[in-house]
Amino acid sequence: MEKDTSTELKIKEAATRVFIVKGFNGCTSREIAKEAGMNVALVNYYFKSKSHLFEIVIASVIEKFAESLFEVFKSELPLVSKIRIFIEKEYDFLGNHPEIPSFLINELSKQDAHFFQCAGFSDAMKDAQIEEQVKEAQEKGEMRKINLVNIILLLMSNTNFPFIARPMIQSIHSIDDANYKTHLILHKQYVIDMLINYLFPNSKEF
Amino acid sequence: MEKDTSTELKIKEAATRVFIVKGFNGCTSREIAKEAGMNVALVNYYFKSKSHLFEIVIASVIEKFAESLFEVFKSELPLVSKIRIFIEKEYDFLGNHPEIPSFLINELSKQDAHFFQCAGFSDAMKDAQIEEQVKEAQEKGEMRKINLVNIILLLMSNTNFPFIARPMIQSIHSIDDANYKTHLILHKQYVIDMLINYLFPNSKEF
DNA sequence: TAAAAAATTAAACAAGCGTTTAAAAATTAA
DNA sequence: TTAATTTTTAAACGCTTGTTTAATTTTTTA
Repeated sequence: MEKDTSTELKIKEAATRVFIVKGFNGCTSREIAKEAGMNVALVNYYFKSKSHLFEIVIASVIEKFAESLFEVFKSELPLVSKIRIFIEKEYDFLGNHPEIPSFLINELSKQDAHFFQCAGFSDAMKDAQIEEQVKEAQEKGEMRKINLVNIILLLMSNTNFPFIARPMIQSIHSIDDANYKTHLILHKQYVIDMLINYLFPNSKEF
Repeated sequence: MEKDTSTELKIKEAATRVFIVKGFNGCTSREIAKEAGMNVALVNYYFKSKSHLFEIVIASVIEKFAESLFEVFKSELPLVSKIRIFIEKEYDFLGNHPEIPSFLINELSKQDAHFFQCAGFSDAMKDAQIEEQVKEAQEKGEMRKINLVNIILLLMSNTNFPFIARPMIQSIHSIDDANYKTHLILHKQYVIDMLINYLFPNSKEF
């Protein structure tokens, strides 16, 4: 009986680290094993193949990412405050895990990736009842009447892109890591102001 | 003497197509040769290695992308109009080349990618004198006083992300290609309104 | 303690990789 | 036309890949 799962867990954690940074095609089974301090054969002993291990890793990353995304919507605050806090929390989360959005977007763009149904995302959104909250705020006239897809796009564009495109933007403007972080701190407030002003035209929040 | 470069060109074009969709690690030399209808050895006959071919391809993609980005800023319109037209042109360009931003961001994120200095970008920006135009508009009090880096981030976030994250967003909301395109058309106008209203608080453009 | 089961290892596997070779074919030069 | 040069080809190169094997060590069971 497998009571000691420490080896299995170490491999999964090592694989998560390596996959997120290098992608599925950018790393090898041996690299994952080495990162975990284990023998190569153990990767396929606990997870039957590299692909299978990858499916497990990406599912758990999606879950973690979605959970962080929509957690704040479960609270009892007014929607306008939730969105402000959402943006703040996203910048915090992405500051600590800046590679996750690129990783997910990359791997979900692969032709053969339609298996990962992003179930974690849809579930988290339904769980947080975001659609209902938006509809209510729009009917009350508090919120601009645009589709939920466009709202999510506005939120994710302005929170995720600055982390996704960081290497490119730094290269374009020839600025170093510290300098970019300074811009990011300012950017968070710009995004909050701009989005709340656009989504809640009559709001007195600021 | 190499007068007939049709083989060389076919290989470069095929490589561009394959690299953009699959990335450097996601494809093989044989795949590129097959796409071009050529023998594998010809890839290394005209371009000395897969890596070298890739460097040539990515440099020309950067140039094409940057050119499209900053073209409008060379005209004689007021800045607020340029930014509206920039967003419109970006949505057009990305509608035709939706894979380019993901490709560039991906490959420029690789650890060993610091060689591609994104020279094309910096040159195109200097050529268009964007920094000077922004400074002038800000001193006149027409434009909100925020750093150029943040302005570029706002523009690129809201134009590029909807194309970069398309597979993920479609998966989250369970919507098909046609449906997503409808949202994109609406989104373009939302983004124009939101950004111009934020960047030019006193503008009468709309 | 002794047998059974599980975990770990080193080694090998066929397949695919980027790249090179050396010969054949096509083109150019004279 | 004939020789020199360039282009194209099929085949092979060593190496790395994901995966499997069979033996060994460790742990569990009874």
